[in-house]
Amino acid sequence: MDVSHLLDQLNDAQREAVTADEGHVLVLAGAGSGKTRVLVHRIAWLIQVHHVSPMGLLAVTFTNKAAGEMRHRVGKLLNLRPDGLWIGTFHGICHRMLRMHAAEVGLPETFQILDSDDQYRLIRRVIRDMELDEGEFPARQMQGFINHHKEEGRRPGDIECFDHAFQARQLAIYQHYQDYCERSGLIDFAELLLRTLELLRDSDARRAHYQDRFGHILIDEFQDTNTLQYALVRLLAGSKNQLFVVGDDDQSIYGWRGAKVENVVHFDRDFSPKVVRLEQNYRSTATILEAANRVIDHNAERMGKNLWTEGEKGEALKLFTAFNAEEEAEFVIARIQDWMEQGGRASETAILYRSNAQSRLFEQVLLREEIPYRVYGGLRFFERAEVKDAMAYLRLVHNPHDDPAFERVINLPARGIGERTVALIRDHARRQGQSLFEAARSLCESGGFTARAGNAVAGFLALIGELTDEYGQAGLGEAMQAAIDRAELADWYRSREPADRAEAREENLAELVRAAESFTQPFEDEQAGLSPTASFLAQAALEAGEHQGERWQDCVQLMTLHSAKGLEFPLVFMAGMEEGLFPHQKSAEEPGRLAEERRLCYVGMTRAMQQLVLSHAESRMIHGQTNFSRPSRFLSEIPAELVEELRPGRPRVAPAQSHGGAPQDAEGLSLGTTVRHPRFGLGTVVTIEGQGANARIQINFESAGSKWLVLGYASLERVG
DNA sequence: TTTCCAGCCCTTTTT
DNA sequence: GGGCTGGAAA
Repeated sequence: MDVSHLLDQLNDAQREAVTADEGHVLVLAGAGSGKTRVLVHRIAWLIQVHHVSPMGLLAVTFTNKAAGEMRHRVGKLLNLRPDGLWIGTFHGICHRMLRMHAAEVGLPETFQILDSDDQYRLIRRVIRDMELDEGEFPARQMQGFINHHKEEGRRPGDIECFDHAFQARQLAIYQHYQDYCERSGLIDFAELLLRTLELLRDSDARRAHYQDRFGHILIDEFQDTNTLQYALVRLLAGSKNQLFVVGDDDQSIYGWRGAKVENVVHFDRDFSPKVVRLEQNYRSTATILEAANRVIDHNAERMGKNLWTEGEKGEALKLFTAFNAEEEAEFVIARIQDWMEQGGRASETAILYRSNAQSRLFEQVLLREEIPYRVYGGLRFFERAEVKDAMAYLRLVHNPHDDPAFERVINLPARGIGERTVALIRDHARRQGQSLFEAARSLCESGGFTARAGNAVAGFLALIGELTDEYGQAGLGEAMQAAIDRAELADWYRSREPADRAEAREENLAELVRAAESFTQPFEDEQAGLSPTASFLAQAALEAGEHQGERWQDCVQLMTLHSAKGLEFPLVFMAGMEEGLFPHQKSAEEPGRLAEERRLCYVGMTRAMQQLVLSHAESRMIHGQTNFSRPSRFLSEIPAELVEELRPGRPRVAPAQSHGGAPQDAEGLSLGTTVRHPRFGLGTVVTIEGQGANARIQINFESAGSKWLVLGYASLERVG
C-alpha cells in the first residue's frame, strides 16, 4: 500500500515519531512544531500500515476543542470517519465508561454531572447544613480542598488527620458532600476520573476488557496530566499496550490546578519510551524564537529543547514603556490600527495579558475606536445563569431527585416559596433520607406546610409533573421550549432586569432551544445506552460551549496568556510586563511558581508568528489604587539586540533618527508638520520612526486623536 | 418575601 | 474599580 501521503509532509523527527515500531514513544514537542500533525499521522499510520482496528485505539486530549480537531483531521487524512475510534477528553472517556458500568460503580442510570458552579453551590449548602462558620470554612476553599484530594486519588478515609479539630471538620465536609452526591446520583468532574480509576483497579474483568481493547493509547498535552490521570493511563496501559505520549515540559502552565509536569519524567522512568524531540518550529520568526529560547533558558530542570526555524529572521521585538495603563492601551490599539491600515486583519492580532481585569482598558479604547474585538474567558454558553435555570427544569424532568436542580428553580421564577419553606423541605429530606423532590411531595400530602406555602409548592410539583408527562412524546427541543414557556422564565427576567439584559437572556434561551432541537446524540453515547436527554445534559456539563458566539467576525482577540496556549497570531501584544503583575506577586516568591510564570511568558511569546510587541506601564490602578512597578524580569532576560525600544507619547526623536538621519522623509514631512488624512482629517506629526515609505509616523489628529501610521500606506497630504 | 445597599474580596481555568 | 454576598428594611 502506498503510504507516502502519511509521510510526505513530515520532517525527519516527525517521521521518526509517526513510524516508531514496537514500544512506547515520548514526543517532546516544542511550541509550533506540529505536534497535532504527528498525533494525527500516527493514528493514520497505525490504522493503515499496522492494520490496527480503530476500535483498538484510544486518543486522549484535554479539551473538547482539541478532541474535535483531532477527530476532524484524522477523518480527513484517512478520507473516512474512523468509526469506533475513541477520541476524547479524559473526562469524556471516563463518563462513557461509567455510563456503561453505572450499576457496577454504584451509580443510578440517570446520574448527572455537576459542573463547578453546581459543585460550589452544593458545598455551600453542605457547610450551611452542618451549621459551620462560612468565614472559617469558605465554600471556595473547601471546593479546592475536596477537588485537590480527589485529584490525588484520596477518599475522605484515605486522608490522614492529625487530630486537628479544623482538619477533622474539613474532612467531615468532604464526607458529607460525598454522601449528598451519592444520595442524589451526582458526580463531579474529579469524581468521573476517580470512579473510573476505582472501577479499573477493583474489577479484574473490566480492567482486562479495556486493556485488551486498547492496544494503542495516545495522549496529548501530557505535561498537563494530574496524578489521577497518570494513574488511569498506567492502568489502561497494563503491561502490553503501547503508549504514544506528546508533551512539552516548557509549556506546563497548569501546575496550580494539579497538573504534574513531573509526569513527563515519571513516564520516561516508568515506561522507558523512545524519546523524539520536535524542535523545528513552523510558526515564528527566528528572532521571536531566539528571544523565547533565551527566556526559557533561565529555568532550571528542563528536559532540554531549543526551537529553531528555517524561516526568516524577521523584525526585532518591540518594547513600549507607557506612563500608565491607559497610555499602554492607547499604544496597543494604535499599533493595531496601523496594522489594519497596512491591510492586516483585526483577527490576526491578539492582545495577551496575565489577568482578566486587564482587558477593561483595552476594551474601552477598542470600543471608542470602533474596532471589533472579542474577549475570551468569562461565562460560556451553558454556564450562563438563564441557560442553567432552564436546564435545571430539564434536569428535574430527567431525574426529579437532582437536588441542586431543585434548589435552583424551586423559587425561580419567584412563586412565593421562601427560605423558611425550603428549609422545611431540606430538613424533612435529611431526616427521611429522601430527595428534596420526594420530601416536598410528602410534606404536601401530609399537610406539613402552611396553606400558602403548600399551594405554592404543590404548584411547582405540578409544573414538573406536567412537563414530565408531556415530555414523553416530545422531542428535546419541544421539551426545552415547554419548560421555558411553562415556567415563564422570560417574563421573570423582563420583570426584574433592564430591557437589554433581559433581551440578551431571552436570546440565549432561544439559542438553547435551537441547541436542543439540533442536538444529535453521538454514536458512542447511543452505544453506551444513554437516552438523548442524558446525552444532552452530560454534554452541557462536559462541554460548556463557546465563550461567545460571534466567532465569524473579523476582530481583535483579547485573552489571558493561559487561554492563548495552542493558538497563533501574526501580531501578538503582551501587555502588562511588570513585576508583581507578570510574574504575578503571588507567584514571585516560590521558585517553582516563578518557573511556571516564566513558562507562561514562553507560551505567550511563541504565539507570535511575525511580530511580537511587549509593553509595560510605569503605573497602573490595581484594586482602585495606583501602583508603580518595575519592568518584568522577563524583559531583562531577552537579549537587548533582539528588541527595539519605543517610547512614543513623549515628544522625543525616535532612535533611527538620532543616528544622523534627517528627521524628515522624501515627502518633506517633519515633526510639527500639519497633514491631512482622508479618514482622520487634520493632524500634527508628533514622531517619525524610520525612513522612506516604511517610516512610521505618529500624528495627533484634531478629532480622531493620536494614531500611528505607515507613511507608504497612509496617503497623507501636507497642509500649509 | 423581596429588594436594596454596604461591605467583602480580588491570578491563571478546563472538565 | 467592580462584582458578589448577606444582612437589613420595605
